[in-house]
Order: sequence, then structure tokens, then C-alpha cells
Amino acid sequence: MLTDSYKERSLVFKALAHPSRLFIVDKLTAGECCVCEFVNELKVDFSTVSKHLSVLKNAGLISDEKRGQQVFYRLQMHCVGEFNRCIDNFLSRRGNDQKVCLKCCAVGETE
Amino acid sequence: MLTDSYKERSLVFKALAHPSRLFIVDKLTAGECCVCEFVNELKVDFSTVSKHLSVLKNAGLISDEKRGQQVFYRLQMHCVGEFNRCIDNFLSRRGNDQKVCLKCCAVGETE
DNA sequence: TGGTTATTTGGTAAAATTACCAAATATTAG
DNA sequence: CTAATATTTGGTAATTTTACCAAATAACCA
Repeated sequence: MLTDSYKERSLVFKALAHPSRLFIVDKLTAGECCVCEFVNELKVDFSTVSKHLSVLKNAGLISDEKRGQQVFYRLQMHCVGEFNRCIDNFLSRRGNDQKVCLKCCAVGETE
Repeated sequence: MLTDSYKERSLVFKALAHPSRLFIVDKLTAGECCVCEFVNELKVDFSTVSKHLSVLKNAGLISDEKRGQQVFYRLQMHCVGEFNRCIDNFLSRRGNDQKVCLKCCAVGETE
């Protein structure tokens, strides 16, 4: 049955389901960053970045700490990096040799 | 910078960002299932399940095979199981002191 | 004190997602 | 062939997400 734990888990995936937020998470695997760093690199509005960060924070993926005028964000769920590598491997494997690889991995690729 | 690979990766997370689809993926880790099995357990419309399955399939997470009148689905990205366990651990570890409010996670809201 | 910098919050319109219904398709049974 | 079963597709309304702007807040500096 569809328990609440699926809903909770889906919040984590929802939080990660945006290119900008994946970029943020990737960057945080190398260490903490302040908000302005994301703004500079993502080239979107400060408020947009702030809202992306709050989505990640509400899902528990990152935490924040204010130091002076700046707010620094830090990764909390470290296993996401491993899954990201898995996805990238999966996607590139499929990208290089799409049909064949899918057939060697399993049966019945339609479409 | 925000490359296309982030967008591609986000499609995988988007595909997983729904309780019903997480349920489907979980069930498929135990082996292939036909569509009607999901319909029975999720208690939603056949068409709804079918669309959830097509989202997962388009993201490359699952594959399908028609046998007779039935269509059987099978998990393709197996590492998702490991990440799910990581999330569940993370959530339950945090659950003791800091409960996540399921309703508080919309964009733009803070704790 | 007032001004500047860093960030968050509120509002809003456009875009995406969701779930249902009805209809279409495909396979098997009679 | 026609009917029945299993699934997908198209349409649609309700909900959610997104990105921007403007305004609010908070910390620091002159």
C-alpha cells in the first residue's frame, strides 16, 4: 500500500528534481558555499536561488548557517553524490549505445 | 555552469518525485509486474498508473514488455534501491528530533 | 544614525504536473 | 467476425512549480 513514507521520500526527490538545485547540491559536495556564489554561477535572480535553497533545506538535504551578512549552505545528505554518479553512468551508457545496451541489460525495449 | 547534464539528471529525479512512482519502483525491485498489479494496490485509475509508468519509462528507469494482453514492467536503474535505503535511513535518523511536516515543503515556505 | 550589502519573503503570471473520464488500440476467446 | 480484457492516449480542470519583481529584514560600516 501507499504509505506516508513514500510521500516523505518523494519530497526528497522533488527537492532534487530541478537542474539548478542539482547544480547547487553538486557544488556543495565540494564544501560549503554562500548564496551569492550560486547566484553568480546560475545567472538567475537572488530570490530564485534563495527559494531553491529553501526547498533543499526543507527536504533536509542541506543546512544553513549565517555568518556576518552571508549565509553559508552545507550538504547534509551525502549519499546523494553517489546516486548522482550512478545516474550519470547510466545516462552516458545509454547515450553512447542506446538500443544495444538496453537490450543487454534487460528484455523488451519498446518505442 | 548549468550544463545540459543537469537537466538530464533532473528528469530522473522528476520521474521519482511522486509517491505512486516510488511505490512502483519499490515493487519492481522484487521483480517484474504487470500494470494491473499496480492499479490494484495504488487504488487509482488505470490511466493514471499507465501515465506514471510512462514517466518512469521515459526517464529510463524501467522498461516494458508486452506478453499476451498484459504489459510487464521491469526495473532498469537498480542503484535507485540503494539510494532509497539511504533516504529512509536519513529520514528516520532525523525523525526523532526534527520531524518533517509534509505540508510545509512547498516552494517559498520556510520552517 | 543612515546607507550599503546579503538574503529572504510576498505577489503574480506562465508553465508543468496530476487524476479523472472517455475513447482508442491491441490481443485473445468464442 | 464480435465480445471481452488489458492497456494507452487525448482532453480537461485543479493543483503545484517556477522565475521574476518589489519590498522586507538583518548585519555591517561610515
